[in-house]
Amino acid sequence: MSAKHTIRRELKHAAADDTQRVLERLERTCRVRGQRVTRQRRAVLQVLLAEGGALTAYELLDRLRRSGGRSTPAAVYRALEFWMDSGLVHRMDSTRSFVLCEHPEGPHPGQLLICRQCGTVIEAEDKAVSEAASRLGSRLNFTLDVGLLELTGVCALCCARGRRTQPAS
Amino acid sequence: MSAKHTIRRELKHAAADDTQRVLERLERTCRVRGQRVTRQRRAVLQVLLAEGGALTAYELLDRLRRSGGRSTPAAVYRALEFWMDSGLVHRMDSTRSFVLCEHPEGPHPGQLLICRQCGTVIEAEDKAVSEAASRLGSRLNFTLDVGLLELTGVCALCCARGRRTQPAS
DNA sequence: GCTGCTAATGATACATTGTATCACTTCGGC
DNA sequence: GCCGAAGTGATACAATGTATCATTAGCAGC
Ligand SMILES: [Zn+2]
Ligand SMILES: [Zn+2]
Ligand SMILES: [Zn+2]
Ligand SMILES: [Zn+2]
Repeated sequence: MSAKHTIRRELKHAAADDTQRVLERLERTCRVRGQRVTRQRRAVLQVLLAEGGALTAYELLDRLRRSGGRSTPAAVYRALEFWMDSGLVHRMDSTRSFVLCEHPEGPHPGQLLICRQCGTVIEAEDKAVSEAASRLGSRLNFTLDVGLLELTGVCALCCARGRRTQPAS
Repeated sequence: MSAKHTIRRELKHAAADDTQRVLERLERTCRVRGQRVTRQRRAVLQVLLAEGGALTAYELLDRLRRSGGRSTPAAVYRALEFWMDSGLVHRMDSTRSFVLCEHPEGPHPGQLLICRQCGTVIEAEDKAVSEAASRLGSRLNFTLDVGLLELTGVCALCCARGRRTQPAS
């Protein structure tokens, strides 16, 4: 509830909402938690909100610079680290890119389904998967971290597109 | 069976066996498949066999150079790509490192359990996990690739070590 | 054995991705 | 206003991965 829950609702409807207002509320919320939402951090989150999908650090940097900013790689990585620590952004190892969390309530198990054609990312929280993984861990005496599994594949849209041009593989 | 099955058995006992002989047999087996096992490729596989764990591309390059070779990054990556295509080596995105496959029978679903303390990697083929993932895929209309999931955590050994120095967290 | 084709290599340079350092600034609390 | 911690900017650098292209090695057919 409260702080984190508010953020979640903000993000969920960000695309359809006035981004500026959402960010202002985010800022207030984070300050309550004792965190500072600075210009750099706000800018980075803003770009990710506007993009609506995953971006690599340097794509993000490009966007920032094209909007008149004078960011540097270090600044971008610092802001991303901040939002990751806050649980609002995930990093995908397989694509070296960053994406807004769809369930930003701190560290959580889950899965990221990544389309290797169009880059779309869907975040899921499938109990069956995380429990199977955790059981595997205990079977092999491994204390697994709570983490996001990255599953790659082809999304429904791309799959349909592919089928039209190359039917019945 | 046959070719691939032979390779698997070779690898399984490589550490306890004479590495040179294993590699010679591997070479014969690959040639039957129409693949060339060249000096570079053999060297890379040899380093991974000797190491017995995961190595980054540049760690591998170091080992090769220290053994008198004059390898380059490109050569190492080419050899690694070859072995990955052959299914004998996996790349771990989360650590940017490469490790011998323990079940080298072509592409296979499975899981890599990676200890973030000591780097140990265990390869598992847990049906429950892969099936749960695949069910999640179909539920979300995602055609998932057959791939290895990377699970990070702390292995039994490191866990025990940690507990001695920092009991009852 | 030669010839000629293809795969692989070596060498070089470059591209991408991520960090370290340190002087300086900003912000919140007193 | 002053202080200390957190954040920034600038610069340089480290780590990871590719492109290119001339040369060489392996193999097939003669
Ligand atoms: Zn999330
Ligand atoms: Zn897609
Ligand atoms: Zn494997
Ligand atoms: Zn360990």
